[in-house]
Amino acid sequence: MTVPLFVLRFNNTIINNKEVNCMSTNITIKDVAKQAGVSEATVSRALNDSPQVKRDTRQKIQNIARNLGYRPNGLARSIRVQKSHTLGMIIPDILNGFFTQLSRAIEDTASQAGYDVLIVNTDEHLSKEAKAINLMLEKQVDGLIITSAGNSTDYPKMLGNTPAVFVDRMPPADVVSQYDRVLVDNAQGTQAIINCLISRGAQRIGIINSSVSATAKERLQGYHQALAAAGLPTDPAIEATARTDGSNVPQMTRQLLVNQKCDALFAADNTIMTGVLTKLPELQLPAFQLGAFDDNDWFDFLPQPIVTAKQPIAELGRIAVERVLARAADHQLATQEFRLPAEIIPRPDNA
Amino acid sequence: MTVPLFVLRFNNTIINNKEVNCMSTNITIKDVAKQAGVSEATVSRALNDSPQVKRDTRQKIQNIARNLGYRPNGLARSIRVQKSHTLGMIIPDILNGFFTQLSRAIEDTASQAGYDVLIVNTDEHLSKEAKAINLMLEKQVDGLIITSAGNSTDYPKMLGNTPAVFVDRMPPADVVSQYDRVLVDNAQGTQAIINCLISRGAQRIGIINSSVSATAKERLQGYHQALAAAGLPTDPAIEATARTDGSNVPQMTRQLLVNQKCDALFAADNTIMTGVLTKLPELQLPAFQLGAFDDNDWFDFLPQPIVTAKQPIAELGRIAVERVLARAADHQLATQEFRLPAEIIPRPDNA
DNA sequence: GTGAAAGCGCTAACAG
DNA sequence: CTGTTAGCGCTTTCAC
Repeated sequence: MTVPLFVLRFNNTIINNKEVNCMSTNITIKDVAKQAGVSEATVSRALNDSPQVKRDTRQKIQNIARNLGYRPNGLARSIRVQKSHTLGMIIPDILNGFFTQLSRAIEDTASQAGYDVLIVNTDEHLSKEAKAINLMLEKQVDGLIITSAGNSTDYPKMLGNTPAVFVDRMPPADVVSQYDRVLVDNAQGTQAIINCLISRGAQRIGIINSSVSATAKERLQGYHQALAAAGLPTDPAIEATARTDGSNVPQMTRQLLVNQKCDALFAADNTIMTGVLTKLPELQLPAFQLGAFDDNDWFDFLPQPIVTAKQPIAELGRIAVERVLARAADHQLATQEFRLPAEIIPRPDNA
Repeated sequence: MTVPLFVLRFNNTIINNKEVNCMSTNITIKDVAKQAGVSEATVSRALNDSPQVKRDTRQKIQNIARNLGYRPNGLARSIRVQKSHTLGMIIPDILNGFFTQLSRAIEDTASQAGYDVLIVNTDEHLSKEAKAINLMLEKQVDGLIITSAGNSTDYPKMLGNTPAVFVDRMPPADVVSQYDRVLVDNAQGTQAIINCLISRGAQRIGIINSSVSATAKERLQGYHQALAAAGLPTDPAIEATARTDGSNVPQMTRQLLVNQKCDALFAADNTIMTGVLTKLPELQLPAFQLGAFDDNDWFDFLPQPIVTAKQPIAELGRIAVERVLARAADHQLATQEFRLPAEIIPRPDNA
C-alpha cells in the first residue's frame, strides 16, 4: 500500500539524518477520512458504530483507523457534545484508607454508569481544594463529589451550577440545603461504640474528637447520649479535640490516659486512632479500652483490641454517584440528605 | 446595572412559573467580550495576563469576568494549544498504601511544575489498565506514568508516541528499552532484609514472593544471594509465590511456618505481609522472625516486629515526573533506567 | 493596543 | 447511506 506510506511520510520529519516520529502530529479523523476516501462525518459515524452507515464502509473505516493508530480526541468530542462523561472527586487525604476505599467505591459505580472519575487530593488544605475544584470545572466535569476540607469556602460561588454532592462531611451550614449530602450516622455510631465500652466496664471514657466541626459535633453528641443513658457523668476535662494534622494527638493520649486516668479512650477517626497508637507503647498503663470511628483492616492485628464503627463505604459511594448523575440529568431535583448507619465491630468479640 | 441583568435573563428560562438556572448555559469568553465591549481576542489576552493589553482594559475585563462567574473552558484551551498540562498516572491498587504514597509524591512534583495529575486505578486488571490508558490518551495527557498491571499489554501500540515512564514495575522485557524505568533496587533491598534476619539467628527463611514477574525475579535473587553469602542452603519447598489477589497467602503462611518449620518468613510486598498477618493468630508457633518488602506505618504497632525495606517513594515519584516531562519536551531523549536503594527498617532495633 | 478571522478535532443538523 | 456545513470555546497570527 502506498497511501499509508504517504501518510507516514507526512507525519514524519528528518532529524540528524534519521527518520523519527514528529512530536504531536496525531492522526485525526481527517486523516482517516482521506485514507478511506469518505467524508469526516462518515468516519465519525462509523467510529461511533452508528447503524446509519453501511456495514462494509464501517468496517473498512474501522480497519483503516486501527491501522493508522487513530485515537479519538476526547477533548474535542466533549467540547462538541457539551458533556465530558467524567465526574470529579475531591478527597482531603489520599493516604487515609477511608478515602481510598471511598474513591474506589465511587469509581466502581461511576464506571458502571459509563462515567470516568478524576480524583484530586487536597491534603486538607482549603487553598488546594479551591484549586482542585477549579481544575475540575475547567476540565468540564459533569458533576462533583466533594469531601470538604473546611467550612470557609463559598461553594455556591465556586461551583456555579455544576451538580455537586457532599460525602462524609457536611457543607457549611449556611449553604447546606443547596446540596445533596451523603453521610454516616455519626451520633448513632459513636453512641454504639461508647455503649459497648460501657457494657464492658468502662466508667471514665475520654474522647479525642475530630477537627471537622459538623462531624465532631455529632460524634460528641453520640458520646454524651451514651454516657447519659448509662448514668455516667460528663467531664470537659476528658473531652479533647485533635488538630487537623493530628500533631497534638499523642500528647492528648497521655493527658487522658495518664493524667486524667481514663479507663477507656474514644478516637473520633482513623487518623486520630493512629496518633493514639503511636503514643501507647511509651505509656505504662493499667488495663484500658479503645474505641474509634472508622475501621481499618489492620486493627485486627493489634494486641489491644479496638471497638470501631465501620462506615458503609460502598453504599456511601454508590448513593453519591447516583445523586450527582441524577442531578446532572435534572438540575431541579430537590436536594436531600442521606444518613446511613455505621456497623459496629466489637473487637475482640466478633467471631 | 442593567446589562448583567440582561445577561442573566439570557441565561435563564422559565419553568413552572419559576425562574431557574438553565442547565449548561455557561458563560463564555464571548459573553465577557460583549459585556466589556471588546473583542474575544482581547478578553483572552486580558484573562491570560498578557502584557500587551492596557492595564485599565485588563482590569476591567477581569472584573467583568469575575462578576459574571466566568470559567475558562480548559478543554477548549487544551485543544487549541495542543497541550493539556496534565499527566496521567496508572496505579494497580489504590487501596495499597505504597501506591497512594507514590501518587501523592507524583502529584506534588507535578504540581510544582504546573501540571495536574489524573489518577486511575486498575485493580491489577489488564483490561482495566487498557481502558485506563485509552481514557488518558483520549483526555490528551501530556505524559503517562505507569505502574504496570501485567506483561501482556502491547505498550508501544497502545501508547503511540505519548511519553511514558514505568515506575516500580518493569515494562515487558521485549519493549523495556523503549521506556524510562524508575525502580527500587529489589535485589539489594531483599538481600539486606534477609541478612538482618540471618544475623538475628534465622536458619531457615521461607519466602512468599510477588506475583509480578520481573520484580519477583529480582527479589528472589536477592534472597538467594543473602542465603549463599551466609552459607545457608536454598530449598524450593520454602519458596512460594502469591497469587495476584493474595488469596493463597494465608495457606502458604501455614505451609511455611508450620509444615516446613521455617524460623523466619519473608513477604515480598505489602499486601502479602497483610495476608500473612491475617493467618498468624490461629497458628501456634515457636519464636520466628518476619521480614517484608515495603513498609507500613502501622507495622510499628504490631507485637511481632517486622524487618522491612522502605522504598524511597518521594524520590521515585520525583524522578518519574521529571523524566516524563523531559521526554514530553524532547521525544528523542534516550531512555534510561533509574535504580534507587531501599532503606532497611530493622525493627525492633531502630531507635 | 485591539480586532478580524482562522482553526484545533470533533459531531449534528440538514441535504441529497 | 453519505457529504456539506456549521460551530463547540478558545488562542493566535496578521492587520490596523
